[in-house]
Amino acid sequence: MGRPPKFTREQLQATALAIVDAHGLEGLSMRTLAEALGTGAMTLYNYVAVREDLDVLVVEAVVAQARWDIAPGAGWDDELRSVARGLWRAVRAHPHAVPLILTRRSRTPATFDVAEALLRPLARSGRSGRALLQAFRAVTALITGAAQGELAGPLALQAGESAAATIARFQSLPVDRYPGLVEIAAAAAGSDAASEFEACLDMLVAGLQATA
Amino acid sequence: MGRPPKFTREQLQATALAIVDAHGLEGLSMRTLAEALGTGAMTLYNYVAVREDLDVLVVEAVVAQARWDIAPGAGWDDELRSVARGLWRAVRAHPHAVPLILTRRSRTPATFDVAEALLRPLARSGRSGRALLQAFRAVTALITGAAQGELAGPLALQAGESAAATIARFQSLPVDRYPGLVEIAAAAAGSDAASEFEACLDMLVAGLQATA
DNA sequence: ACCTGAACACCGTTCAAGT
DNA sequence: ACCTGAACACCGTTCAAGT
Repeated sequence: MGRPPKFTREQLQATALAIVDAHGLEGLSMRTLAEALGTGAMTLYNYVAVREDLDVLVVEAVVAQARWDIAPGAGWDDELRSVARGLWRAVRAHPHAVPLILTRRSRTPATFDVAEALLRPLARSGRSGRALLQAFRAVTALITGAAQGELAGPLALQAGESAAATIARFQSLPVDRYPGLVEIAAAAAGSDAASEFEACLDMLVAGLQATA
Repeated sequence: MGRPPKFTREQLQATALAIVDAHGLEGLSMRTLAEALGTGAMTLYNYVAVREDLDVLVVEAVVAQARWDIAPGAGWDDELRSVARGLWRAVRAHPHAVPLILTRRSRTPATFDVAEALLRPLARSGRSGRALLQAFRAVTALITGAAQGELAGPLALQAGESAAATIARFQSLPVDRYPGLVEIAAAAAGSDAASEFEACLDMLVAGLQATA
């Protein structure tokens, strides 16, 4: 007979994210989430259809934490920067979850709200239709790609390797074959993810201004 | 006593990629790869240390297929576009593998070669040091982010849903709350991934020109 | 409507043994 | 040096039964 649900979706989201933050993506399973909630694995199937939905819960929890504020009278470019930064910061606060953000599609209001908040300044820049879609694609691609940042890509840190060791490894590549890689490896030593993201954002905004 | 290896790394790469292309990421396991090679699961541990290395094999197989050619006398911007397109096409040819490309770091010559090929035109644009690093981050973020394109993000296709159905679903969102999403959903109907990538690339190149 | 334990077909990996 | 089967601790999920 009609039983009230034992958990809310928010509880599941928060608990799943806590597990990922603490133990990484591999730490999250139907069984570990159930145990953290004090119940049996099968109970979760009253809330999700398949295991992959746990990943979506994590994405929603992260995106829902995105915060930004827009200075009154700010131009569309500063408004765009604010929202983009807010999303980037939320994602970056949960490094283990980043691969899921890149990879999982979610359809909660929180996700839609962030998307709409990015679209507003882009529309203010004079874009509509296809041009608006394309600018949106470029911005989201840059944010998610940059959030992955030094996590993936050729210049990524090896698991359990110090930044200095990674840079040293690249520095020891043959300079005649990989002059560019050797050079940016040196530059990476005095760099950090946040300032790199800002610079990337500036480049894209400059491109958006040039093609508006 | 000294036995010659049964397989080459290239064989493992090609077989792993074939499995992912045919059966998706979930189809790839130590056991399925071993079976496809006609051996037992434990044999693979002579070639890889852990399961995750299978993912790296797939990434390498995909990146190694990137091809481009550079018109003689081309400007740095066209050279950059050529390489970026070449990488994007290789990635796009293996949709199931895209999440791995976004997420796994590889250190084969093929990966380094592509990175260096992107760095060459960026260096020609007059950048060095930190500016070169930042431009490189922006370009790779955009390529990988855009490759994921309509696969993730709020406008992603639902699994097993037609493009028309996805667009219809977005069109039915409340217009007063999500005017931008409703608008780009309509634009997405007459769009395709390749032309969206070209447009994104153009925007970033414009930004690179403006800040060179 | 929602909860739950037993059971099944998988999975990565350790170990010990082979050539 | 490289190959391999048995065994172990996990995993997602089906099923049948409970309230």
